[in-house]
Amino acid sequence: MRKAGSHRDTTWPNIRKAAVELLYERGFAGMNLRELSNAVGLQAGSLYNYFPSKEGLLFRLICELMDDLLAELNTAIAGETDPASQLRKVIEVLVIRHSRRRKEVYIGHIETRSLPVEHYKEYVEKRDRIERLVRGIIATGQKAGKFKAPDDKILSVAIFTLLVGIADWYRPNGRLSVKQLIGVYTDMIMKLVQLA
Amino acid sequence: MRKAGSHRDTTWPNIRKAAVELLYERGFAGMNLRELSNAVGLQAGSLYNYFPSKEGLLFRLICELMDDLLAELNTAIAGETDPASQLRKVIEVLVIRHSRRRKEVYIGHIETRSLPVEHYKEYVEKRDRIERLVRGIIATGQKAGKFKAPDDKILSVAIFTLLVGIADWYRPNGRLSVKQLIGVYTDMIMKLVQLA
Amino acid sequence: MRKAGSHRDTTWPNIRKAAVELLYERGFAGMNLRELSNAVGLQAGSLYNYFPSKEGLLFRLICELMDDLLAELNTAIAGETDPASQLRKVIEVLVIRHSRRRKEVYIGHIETRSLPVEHYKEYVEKRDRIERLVRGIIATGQKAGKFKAPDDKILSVAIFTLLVGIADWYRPNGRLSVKQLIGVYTDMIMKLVQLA
Amino acid sequence: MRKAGSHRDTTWPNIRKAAVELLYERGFAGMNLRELSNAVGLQAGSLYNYFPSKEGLLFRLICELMDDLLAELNTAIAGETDPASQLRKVIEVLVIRHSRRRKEVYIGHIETRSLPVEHYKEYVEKRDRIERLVRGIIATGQKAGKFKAPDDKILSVAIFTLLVGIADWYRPNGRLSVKQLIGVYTDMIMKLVQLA
DNA sequence: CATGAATGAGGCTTCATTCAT
DNA sequence: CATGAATGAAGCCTCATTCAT
Repeated sequence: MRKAGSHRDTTWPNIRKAAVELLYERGFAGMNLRELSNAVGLQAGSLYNYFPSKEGLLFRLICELMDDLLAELNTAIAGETDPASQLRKVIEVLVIRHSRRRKEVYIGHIETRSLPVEHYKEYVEKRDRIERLVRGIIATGQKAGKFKAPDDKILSVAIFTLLVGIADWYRPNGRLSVKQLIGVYTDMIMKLVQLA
Repeated sequence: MRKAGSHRDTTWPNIRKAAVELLYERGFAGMNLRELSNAVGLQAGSLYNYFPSKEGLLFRLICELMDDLLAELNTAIAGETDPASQLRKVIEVLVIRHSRRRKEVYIGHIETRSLPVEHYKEYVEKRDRIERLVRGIIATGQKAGKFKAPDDKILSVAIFTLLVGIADWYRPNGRLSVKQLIGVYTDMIMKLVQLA
Repeated sequence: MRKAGSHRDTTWPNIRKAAVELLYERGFAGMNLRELSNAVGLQAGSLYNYFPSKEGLLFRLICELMDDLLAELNTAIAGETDPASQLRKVIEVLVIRHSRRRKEVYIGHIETRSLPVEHYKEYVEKRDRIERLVRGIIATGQKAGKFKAPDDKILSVAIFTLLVGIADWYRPNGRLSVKQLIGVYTDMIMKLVQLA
Repeated sequence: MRKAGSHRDTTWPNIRKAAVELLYERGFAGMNLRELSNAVGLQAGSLYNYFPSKEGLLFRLICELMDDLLAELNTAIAGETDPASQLRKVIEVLVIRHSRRRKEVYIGHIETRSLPVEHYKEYVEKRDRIERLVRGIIATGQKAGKFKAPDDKILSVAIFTLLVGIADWYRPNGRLSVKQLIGVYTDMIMKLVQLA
């Protein structure tokens, strides 16, 4: 018997959503496909119509997240030439992303270790492309004398740490709106790069 | 056949060390006790002379870490009365801890979710006691007009995030000594609390 | 590779049969699921498609036995109104059951202690319902002056003991047919209740 | 460190007692030596100063029980020549034994299957010696026209069943004293052998 | 596409037993 | 005699994955 409405168009997004939830709560090794299948209303075996393996599911999720992020960052800074404005745009994109898709970000941050070598390498490439983009902005800013960072490597790490940290504690419906969050984090980071 | 020289005094520290390594690399659900026992040169079952269950091992590790931290913080600020000096001391303690015992900190940060309810509650109590201590210092500083934080809750969260983040990327034998690290992080955080 | 023809309809009865055999021979704690799975031609893990746990298997077996018995007893005495005829019917049902399904009866008698509290309670309820039924018949007979038991509680216990005892020593293909057995036991018990 | 008072004279009886309790409650396969050692205040390993193996413990217990029984029976019927008086004596001995040492009797009845072949054979020999003794009395009585049993084999089985059954339900401090029990059972069995 | 029964590997844990101290 | 740490085997159970239907 086929469940009504269980077409690919509906099912995959359901799986995706439930998978993010489970991966976030239990981690990759700690989650299991039976629970996932229950959440979606399928039998465990049926999931294999949607991904090739448990690990393949994780990889797909992580890739999508990274690709989206790179695309968004590129779009965001496309119109800006000034490093400071670019940095502000970057902060904005990252704050939005880390609050809106916090669970995926968290997964991408931690479960990366669960990827087998080949897939891990692919991931690292994507991540490095993003880091290079941000470091580039900071470096440019420093050369132009617009930023005065104490230690530029630690600085960029700190910025990421700070932003990734949002995923740790942010709760939608919390005290602060995303807009306010952007404000606060922009202030903090701008202070860190000693602009102002 | 019993291994010569495998006394309790030697064995538990060995287990502890190997466990931290494995937990850090694979996560709680992803590690397995056979690997741990191999690393220590025991049969898997023998581990149960040292902890009551896999989860019990995790809990013990996390508890020790939190208890140590609280003790160190208390000792550190004991001699200081000024909030700013206290904050500096706190930063020092945390930087040292997050670099020296980074893997444990990382485990304590992430694998907390693997604790069953009762143990999780105990952990949260310990964690809250520490957070209250730090928030107290910041609050006192603000009342005394010594700190001017943008949003005091986010501020304390950000400080923790920043410091916990060290565990993410710090490598012993890296470019910076712990002393230098302390300097850099003290600067960053003091900037955040706007104590010129 | 999946075994041909191993459908649920075939597999569960096979498991049931083999389980009764093993439980009878080795006891609950003494049996093990690997042996069971071998007897059925499955992998050990596959058994869990048919019961939730080793103990769950035991419980299921015991429940089925008790439920069947109660049903049979009720059917048997349905047509009778006289306590003596009812008692005869009860003896007949019990003799048949204790000889035909002697191993299950034995298991139900002994391995009851292996049930965890909750399940044990459920079992006791079922057992009590049956005992009450038989005691009721005896009590009615005594009130009507048809039975003269020495001590009515011990009497009903003795009747059960006697009948349950069949499971201890009866062997199909033995010297006596089930019909003869019924005769012998009816005589003995009728003598016990002093119904010349 | 040696516990005060833990001399062989005290310790073995303690072990014996605790072992009977555990074997009765959990069965041979279901009990474990750690629990036994806890009950006695020893470490598990130390038990091996008192018996050669878990199974050896069981065997020893069962043997003692059977040997005692045979001795008691022989003593009891020694003075009697009449089959009826002998049967009465036997009943008395068995009722006493099955009520006073009911747990041991129960163990001897059930856990016999846990003995490896050689030991099992030894046990069967002892058991048969006892059964022969009782059957002998009945047979003599029948030949002398004093008993009229329906089927002499079933009869002797039934007598044992009945008596062994005491171990199932008898509780010291129960409604009936041992003396009363003897009376009731003597009546029942005498009725079965149709004497009087 | 979905199901449900199966595999096979492996994980946690228990436990009788040994033995140096 | 007792201890405590160790072995090694085995037991229950879970789980990703496959595949006939």
